[in-house]
Amino acid sequence: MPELPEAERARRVIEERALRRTIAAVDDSDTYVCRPHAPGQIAAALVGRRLESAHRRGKTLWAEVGGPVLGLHLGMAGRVVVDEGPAPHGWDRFALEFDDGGRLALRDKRRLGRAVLEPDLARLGPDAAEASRPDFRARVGRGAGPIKARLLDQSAIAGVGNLLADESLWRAGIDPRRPAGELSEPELDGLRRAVRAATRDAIRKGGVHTGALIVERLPAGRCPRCGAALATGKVGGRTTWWCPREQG
DNA sequence: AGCATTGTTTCACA
DNA sequence: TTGTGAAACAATGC
Repeated sequence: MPELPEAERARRVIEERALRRTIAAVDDSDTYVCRPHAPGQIAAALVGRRLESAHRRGKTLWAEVGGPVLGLHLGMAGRVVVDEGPAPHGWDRFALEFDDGGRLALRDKRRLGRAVLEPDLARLGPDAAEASRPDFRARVGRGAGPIKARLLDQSAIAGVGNLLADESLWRAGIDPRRPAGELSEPELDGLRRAVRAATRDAIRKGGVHTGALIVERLPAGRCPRCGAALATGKVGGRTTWWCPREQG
């Protein structure tokens, strides 16, 4: 369920366990996940190089290797594993093998993750957990679309996915259907605070599915604060849960 | 069987 | 120009 918190945990795994190791071989044979690269193309760019640093903005990860930049995206179901044996069913869609015998893999049942050279970061807004207050107001608090759709727009701010959006709006007490441009500055500041807190909590607890609202949703969820029956519907094209009493 | 799903991209359309 | 909704992508789970 990768959103910003899962991506950050993946970044830390790379940082803590894979840096300064030399790439001896690369499996880039899955041309769907490694799109648009031909088999062997990523390998040719990386073999012999050393992982130097691991970075993240929103849900996009990248690693410096002293040459071309290696970009990784977890997609809908991906995660990064280090020094684990190959997954069954070919779920390791991309892998680095180190000269010390270890390996780093993008493990992804659904194949919607990506491994690319020179990832395009230009289309991403500032990281959702780091956007300044003025930045957040200007980028998120505009437009006629629902505020939830705005939060999910990675070019506005990067990193918020479907579950983190619901959790943040619930914490801030804001109806996900309200037009983004109609939120007041105090509401936007409160939403920014909620996004940061929800993100921080999710990183610490292990992922977005640990959110207070998220764990209560199914089967007939009630608001963790007031006990009202949660409302559900489609907002911004995505299944959405909110408290009809507190999120006005 | 049919529906859902954590993400992204593209498209037709208003 | 903005925004929306749906479809596509792949694979799994209920």
